[in-house]
Amino acid sequence: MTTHGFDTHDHTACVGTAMAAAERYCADKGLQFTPVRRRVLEILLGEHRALGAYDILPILAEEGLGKQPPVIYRALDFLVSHGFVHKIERLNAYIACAHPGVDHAPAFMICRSCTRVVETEGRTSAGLGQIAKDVGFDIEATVVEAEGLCQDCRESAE
Amino acid sequence: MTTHGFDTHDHTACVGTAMAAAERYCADKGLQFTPVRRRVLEILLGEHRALGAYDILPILAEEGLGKQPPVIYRALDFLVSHGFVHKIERLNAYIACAHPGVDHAPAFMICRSCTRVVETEGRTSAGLGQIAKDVGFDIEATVVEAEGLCQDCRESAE
DNA sequence: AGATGATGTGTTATAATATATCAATCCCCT
DNA sequence: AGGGGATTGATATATTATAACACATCATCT
Repeated sequence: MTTHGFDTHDHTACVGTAMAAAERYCADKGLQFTPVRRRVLEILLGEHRALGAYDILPILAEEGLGKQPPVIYRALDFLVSHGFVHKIERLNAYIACAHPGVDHAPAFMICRSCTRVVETEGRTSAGLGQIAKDVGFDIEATVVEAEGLCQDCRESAE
Repeated sequence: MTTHGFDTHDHTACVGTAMAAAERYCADKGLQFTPVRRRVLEILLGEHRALGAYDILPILAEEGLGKQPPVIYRALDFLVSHGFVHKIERLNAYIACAHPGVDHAPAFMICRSCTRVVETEGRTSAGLGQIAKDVGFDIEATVVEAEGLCQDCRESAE
């Protein structure tokens, strides 16, 4: 299985594929996919949750990859600016992109109970684009996040 | 004029109307529209920009309404939870609601140059709702924000 | 009036998130 | 080999937000 929803899938493959894609992208563009950047992406791919910068930092510290905040923020900046990682503004946290390489305006569903996050693809906010056009606003970036309960958590809460 | 776009309008009236609406809503619901809460809403209505909590706090301090962070965060919590104010997650800042009293899932356009923020109404992210339904996700709150350049700023940048 | 509970405020302290700055190093290109 | 840009190391600090507890106010019940 390869879906990225609130369900199971072949996770090892999903991590490997995404790492390979990032690797190739960086090689093509002449970007440095350094150990810190690589490891941060790997850590984020290992979860389908958003992690805070300060959740990741101690892992890096253990591995001798840096222990000061700038280390993780610089790596995250790189990964976000190249689309490998998205920031979940609602949570001040970061999550690996589920559709790497594809140009997209992502939207997220965040379960407040199990903290899993699903990235959806496609034009989820076309209406906003139309309004922007009407008022002459030029959209450069969008944040679309929905918070709520996933099916599993809703059922187990009954 | 009474629009809330990137244009001019009768601002005094717009503040007065919104304050009166909040007043009435609180009276109806038996909520305490205390001096701090009232003043914070008034300050936010005075701008069509999002203000940070620490932009507002010194104003309260000058007026003897409290000088510690909890004062402003408590007021903002109240105003946000009753829909008088929205938080702009992208900016960690707060803005007065442009459509008080109306049940809505707001969306915002944030000009990164002049920092003005426009709240749009209507179903800007219906697509997200459909996807949520498909995967059994129950949406409780949404964040929809677009960052970019408003028409004025785009023109003056030429 | 006095007891009680719910709500809001005052205050201290601290947590959580993020950036500025500057020096040192690495990497690629010529 | 040397120059220039990108990356990292390290210190310090800025910014945003909350925990915890004492006190005040007000409505209600008795």
